[in-house]
Amino acid sequence: MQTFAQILSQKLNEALSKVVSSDDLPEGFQADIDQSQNPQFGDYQSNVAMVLAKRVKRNPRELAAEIIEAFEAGDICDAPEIAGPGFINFRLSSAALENRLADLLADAKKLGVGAAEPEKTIVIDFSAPNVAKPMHVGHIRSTIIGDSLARIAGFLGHKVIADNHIGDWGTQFGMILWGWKNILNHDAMEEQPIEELVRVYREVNSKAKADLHFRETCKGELVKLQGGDEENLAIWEKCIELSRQGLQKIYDRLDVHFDHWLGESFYNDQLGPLVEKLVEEGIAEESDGAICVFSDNKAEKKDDPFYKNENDEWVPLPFLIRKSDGGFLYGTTDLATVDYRISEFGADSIWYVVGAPQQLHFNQLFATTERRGIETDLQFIPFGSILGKDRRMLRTRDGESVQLVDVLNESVDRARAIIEEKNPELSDEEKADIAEAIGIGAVKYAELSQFRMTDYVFDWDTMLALKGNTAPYLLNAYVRTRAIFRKMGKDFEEGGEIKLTEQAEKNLVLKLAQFGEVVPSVLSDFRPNALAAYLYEVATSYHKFWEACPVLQSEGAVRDTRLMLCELTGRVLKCGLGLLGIRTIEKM
RNA sequence: GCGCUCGUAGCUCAGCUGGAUAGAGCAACGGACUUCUAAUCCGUAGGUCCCGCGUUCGAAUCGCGGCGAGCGUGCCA
Repeated sequence: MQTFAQILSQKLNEALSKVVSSDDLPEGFQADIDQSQNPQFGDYQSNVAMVLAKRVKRNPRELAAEIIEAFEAGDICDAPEIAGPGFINFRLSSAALENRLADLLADAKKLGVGAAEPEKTIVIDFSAPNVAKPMHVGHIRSTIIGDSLARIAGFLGHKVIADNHIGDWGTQFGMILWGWKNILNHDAMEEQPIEELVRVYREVNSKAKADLHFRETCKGELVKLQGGDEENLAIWEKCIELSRQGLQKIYDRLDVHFDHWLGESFYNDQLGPLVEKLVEEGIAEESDGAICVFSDNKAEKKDDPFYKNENDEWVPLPFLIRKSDGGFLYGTTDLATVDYRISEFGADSIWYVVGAPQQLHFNQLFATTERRGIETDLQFIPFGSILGKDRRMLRTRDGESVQLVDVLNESVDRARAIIEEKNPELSDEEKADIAEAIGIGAVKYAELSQFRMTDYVFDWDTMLALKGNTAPYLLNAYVRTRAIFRKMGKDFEEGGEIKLTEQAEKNLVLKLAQFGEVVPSVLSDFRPNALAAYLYEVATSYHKFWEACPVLQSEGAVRDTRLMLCELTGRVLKCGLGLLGIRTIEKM
């Protein structure tokens, strides 16, 4: 199904070709159609006349008049109007909206969202927590944004592979191994393994911060692990297993799913050969005992990730792939990971949903990959930081930061309190289920409704707000669509006559029809917040419709049509919220 | 020093590829509930889009130069 924007654009380009010869147009020129911001300017608008006026040496309004003259609207819209300096405004006809309502109801699965062309295999790397450390609020962004992008890409027909590249081989294991051997409480371990692991990590970490000599002791444990020491390997494996169980609980609660958990350790045996190969190929070289990738000097210095400027002088900034002590770095692992994802998964694209501070790392990684002759599309999808009260970054290493589980629990508790107040007659079971959906949904929506690059200070009330532009608002709109059918005593049935009479109805149909325009646009710049903003507008349009248009008291075609609007709104909200990873509920 | 990101209403933030009079939510004030669940709707008030210059018919958006904040800048990830 073509979107309104696509149909109008096609017709506009046909009209344009009759008015302006293709020789006068820039190569591959396409007239664009935009959704109008203000209803007084119609539903869609084009600025093509203003864009082209100068080039064809014409007055924009005159050019617009000729384009309109040649425009064959069919029954999709009324005659376009010229406004302002040369805008062409299109107002959809009631017939077009009525037909679209029927078409969208018939398209129950995709709701007017077309498949992406071409279909690609996309590996999405997100969440990637460190093993044996608690997931804190900082992990929420990668996890929730990545999951939403995975859902959206999948909905658009791409083959999506979600890979949790967990940190299961880092330096933290030196501390954990020492802690396991020296301060582990085995009884506590039996009862609450994750909590005990976290306690041990925190205690050793704070000891290591203060004591340089002790850090060396821990490093010794790490070296033994990396050397294949059996006792340490066994402990390491146990830690990973326990951590995975703990992480899985949170992912289940968040309804986040991975196809693979290929952590750093998975690539261990590939790192040595990879480094040697890079040296052979002349891409990497030895420097101060370490193996590094330096610039190939093909780019300008200021755009070259292998240079930095110090006191007005450009000095090499290498990408380290082997330390002078022989150890490997996360850059090495990332290079190996790219290889694996291409050879084993057939990745056309790899998306990395990782915090903005790692910009340089990915610039170097991508540049190195390109120099190896790999043409796969690599996308760094950065996000801003969650800051502490002091406006400083919440550090991964800071064992004191707020844990993700606590955020979820608090959110669910707050939702529960409001349910108790507003709907005490619900059963305990219903209350618990609704509170869970609202609480988790609120956390996700808070994250997804703002631009990913925005930094913000962690604040319980901001993140867990339940009024205004929040998950409960959208869920309430959905619940209201369901309440109608519950009251009526039966589900929606196909058929019936369509007749749009009120402006609120037309506004709602138009908004619903734009689902197919919004969803694909999210991936153009990886902005799930564009979908969130759209869904908020759908909910607002529906709430306005709800106020203005009684459904069950109306009759005939008007009633049929309104029931269709309720049904379609419900479907779009459920599907759209689903793409954000937010579950809908029938009552609240 | 240099690089990246950000700077929009009292507060929290939208505003992607340049479009018409810059929008939401919260907070404030004034209205609408024996309801198809008011977790809603309607209205009022609130702006030097950090500053300056430039490109353009048109700039919050693009370019250059400042100012301010955060992050990054060779052996952690």
